[in-house]
Amino acid sequence: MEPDFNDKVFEVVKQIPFGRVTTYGAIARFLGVSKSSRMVGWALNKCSLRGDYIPAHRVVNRVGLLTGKAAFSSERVMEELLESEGVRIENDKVKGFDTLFWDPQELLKEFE
DNA sequence: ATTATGACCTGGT
DNA sequence: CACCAGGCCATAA
Repeated sequence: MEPDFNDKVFEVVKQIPFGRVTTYGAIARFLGVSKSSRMVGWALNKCSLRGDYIPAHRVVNRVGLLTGKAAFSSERVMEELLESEGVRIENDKVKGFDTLFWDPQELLKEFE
């Protein structure tokens, strides 16, 4: 399996700062496939098959909803991981999501 | 090839 | 942000 979109997603996800979160759409846009935001989620779904550790719990949908919790070992794992990073979860949604949101575009600022 | 489904997004209400 | 309708694209049957 050669490097592809899938790997780029993991690269970005691994760059997400501690205690911050991002969205599938943001990653999709960053990779230039804003129309294929669903594929980002699909890639993360296969993250378990990858050797590297992927903090997929830091990736939520556009409203901060933990839509991917079901794909984890246990649905509580995602919440606990986020809570352990200082992210409050309320009704399966990230509290203060607009503040914790981290856009992949921030990576490009390092090169300015 | 066609239909259905999904860790989604946008836009309108 | 709550709810609804339409759209995008890869995978599975």
